[in-house]
Amino acid sequence: MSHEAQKTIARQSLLLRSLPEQHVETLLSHAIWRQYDRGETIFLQEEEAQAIHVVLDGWVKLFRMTPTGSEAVVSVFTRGDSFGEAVALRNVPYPVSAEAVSVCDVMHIPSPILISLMKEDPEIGISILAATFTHLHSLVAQLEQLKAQTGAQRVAEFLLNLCDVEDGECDVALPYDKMLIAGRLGMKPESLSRAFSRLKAVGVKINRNHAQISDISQLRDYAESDPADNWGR
Amino acid sequence: MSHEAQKTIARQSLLLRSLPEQHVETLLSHAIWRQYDRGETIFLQEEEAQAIHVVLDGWVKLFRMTPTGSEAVVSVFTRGDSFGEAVALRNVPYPVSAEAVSVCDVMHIPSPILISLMKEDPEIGISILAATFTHLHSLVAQLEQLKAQTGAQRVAEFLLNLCDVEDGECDVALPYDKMLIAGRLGMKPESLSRAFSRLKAVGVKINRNHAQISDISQLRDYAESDPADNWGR
DNA sequence: CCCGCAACTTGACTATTGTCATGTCATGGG
DNA sequence: CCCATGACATGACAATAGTCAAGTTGCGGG
Repeated sequence: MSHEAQKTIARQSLLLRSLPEQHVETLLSHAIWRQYDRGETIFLQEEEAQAIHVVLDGWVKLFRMTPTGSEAVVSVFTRGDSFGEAVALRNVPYPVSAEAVSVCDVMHIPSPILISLMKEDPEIGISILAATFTHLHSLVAQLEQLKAQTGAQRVAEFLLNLCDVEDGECDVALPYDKMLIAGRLGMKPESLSRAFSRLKAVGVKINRNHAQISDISQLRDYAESDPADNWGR
Repeated sequence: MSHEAQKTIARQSLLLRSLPEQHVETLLSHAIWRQYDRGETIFLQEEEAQAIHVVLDGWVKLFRMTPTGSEAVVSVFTRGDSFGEAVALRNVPYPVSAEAVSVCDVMHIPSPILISLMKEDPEIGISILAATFTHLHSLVAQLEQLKAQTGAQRVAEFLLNLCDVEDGECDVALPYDKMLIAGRLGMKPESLSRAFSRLKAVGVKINRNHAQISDISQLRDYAESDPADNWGR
């Protein structure tokens, strides 16, 4: 992925999308750009937060180590998502660890840069704040709407988000373990399996960690249709 | 409810809870305090936003009028919730109308006051922003956890939030239509009915819009228990 | 006072999902 | 090369919650 394409993604992130051009440039010019390998650690629990992170490509998971030694995944982020804002703005230690699940590009905005920019021009704070409240309310709405969709539909949307193209057919690699996907979509691995089998009917073939979509429009129709309409299957 | 008690609630709201004392005082001294009757309009769709609203007591609903003339409830807010932040910070017209569902106390913080305070001291923006991101992530976590609770458990938590006391027995009035409660808890009215019948087993009696809880601790235990543990009912 | 409407309850049925158990398959260690 | 392990698929079953339909109740208008 080109640096320019990465910048485009970065501009769409919650943090930057409402900022005036000149400030976006300032932040981008101070940002640190890094690629991580699969499994590489981005930061560890208890480390002091010094930056806000924006995922440009690939997948990142936040997790905690449980007393028994197994890990509990807190959340999974992907292209365009930012994380660590609250912690960075407050200069406190991370409550979780972050690791690259796939190869991924992450942009780090040093928090001192953002904070000094905000102190210099309070408008920045106001516009980020307004964008955040909007995001917060849309999130609530989305999550309420999630209950109106079946598991298979959520999986369909997940697949659509993985595709870059708008139409026709598309092959995508599932970026990580199906168990992790299931967690992200709020279902058990078994239910994910069943959701995949259902999607066969709308032209989706799953082979290992690879999905083949024969017709994106058809899949989109399915994802957005009223569950009731699909009952007469 | 005394004015002092109202101030305590206001201080706990998302907007104020992270602010330094002096700024909270400034905002509180400029705030407008009003009581609304059941059914009274707080603001109308298309009106220009001039304040951020904090519910101190009672219930407020946001809704849109559909083309057919019926109303679609967007969300319901209660004690400690604030709304209209994004709209007020951007000075754009309201996309929804707000109405008091029960008698309620609402504090209005004029947005020009907050904005000028933020311009004067950018730290304010930073601390509100940090609090907002924290809230945003906890919301996501909460909503994911919702899927781990049955409808009856969500209703139990809803009732517990209505009680002021910590222990023993308690009578509360249901603040509004059961249809509205069902919407707020993400279930159909029928499911709410059935959830209420289940709660009979843990000492809850429903009569009209009035709930009688015989033992709050028992209800809390039920709400927080693992659904699997209640299967052997 | 009665009627009708709307909210609410209840019952029957169905779809979805979680749980448990089992089976398959690929991978890596011995 | 074989087998143990873990990821994944699948079937059987149970529980939850949505849908549809039919009743019940309370309230306001006529």
